[in-house]
Amino acid sequence: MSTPDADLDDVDRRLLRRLGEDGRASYARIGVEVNLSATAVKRRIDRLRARGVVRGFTVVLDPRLLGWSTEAFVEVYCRERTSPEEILASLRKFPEVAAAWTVTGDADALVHLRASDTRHLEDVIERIRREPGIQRSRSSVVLSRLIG
Amino acid sequence: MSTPDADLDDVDRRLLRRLGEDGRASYARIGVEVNLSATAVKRRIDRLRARGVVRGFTVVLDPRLLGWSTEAFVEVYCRERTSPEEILASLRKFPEVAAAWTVTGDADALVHLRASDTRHLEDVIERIRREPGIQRSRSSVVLSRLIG
DNA sequence: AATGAAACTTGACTTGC
DNA sequence: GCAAGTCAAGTTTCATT
Repeated sequence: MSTPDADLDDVDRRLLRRLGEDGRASYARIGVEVNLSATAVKRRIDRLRARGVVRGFTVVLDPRLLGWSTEAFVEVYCRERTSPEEILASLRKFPEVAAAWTVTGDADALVHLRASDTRHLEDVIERIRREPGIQRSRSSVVLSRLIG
Repeated sequence: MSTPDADLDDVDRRLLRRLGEDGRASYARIGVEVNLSATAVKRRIDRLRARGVVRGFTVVLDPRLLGWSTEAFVEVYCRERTSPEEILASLRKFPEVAAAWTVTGDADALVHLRASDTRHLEDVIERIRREPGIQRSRSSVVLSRLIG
């Protein structure tokens, strides 16, 4: 088990902040901003990746412009011995997955989906159910957003 | 208020899915997977960015290592004839409610809670349960955030 | 920390629908 | 005109020293 903030030094933090702003920034450019050579920046990021602090990189989409206004929460039940990493690997494939958590209780994971309409939603849920390691699911379609 | 998938074609969608998996994937590599030249891929991404569909790129960090608070999802079951407005009025009182939705299915609402620790979480859930109009609840504590 | 080869990015120009 | 392809110059990545 890792302790919060592990051994991130100040350079790591500045570097991660920069990557948070632009996940595609080149190592060279980041290096200029944190006073490090591009090579040193790459080594640090590789190390953060290996330590699990950095899980990966992704694109930030505007859900409204995608027209995906139909939402649902899906409780996912996995087969025995399905690790969170495997669940993540399965869910990553779907751009409709807006968020996902592993949880305590009956289900193993809770998935927040965004789709264009109920047809699209149904389709995604079908495809998620067919992922290896995933046994069944239980869905709740969002009627309205109250808070948040 | 229907915003159908704007003018995203199938190539755009595959391209965005790929970027979702790896926001630092090179244009060349994406191109191989969607059968386009690297230049064409870049032009599409630039266009999606200009249209606001793509907001940017970011690094995905492990929340455990960043000192995030304890979270839970609570399904709330109401008494008959409890309106969404009444549910909202009840939930509004709690600053621990990060988000809330009315949903289809067994439960009436789904509530996303953020607390400092499990003790705090327990306390909030207790207080929500005592709200008039709310009958019972079913909680899942978040173990880890996978996506989002 | 520096080098160099391979890969990537990016703009200008060309082709084809 | 619009979107894709080709080419070439300039950068960046990455293994090695």
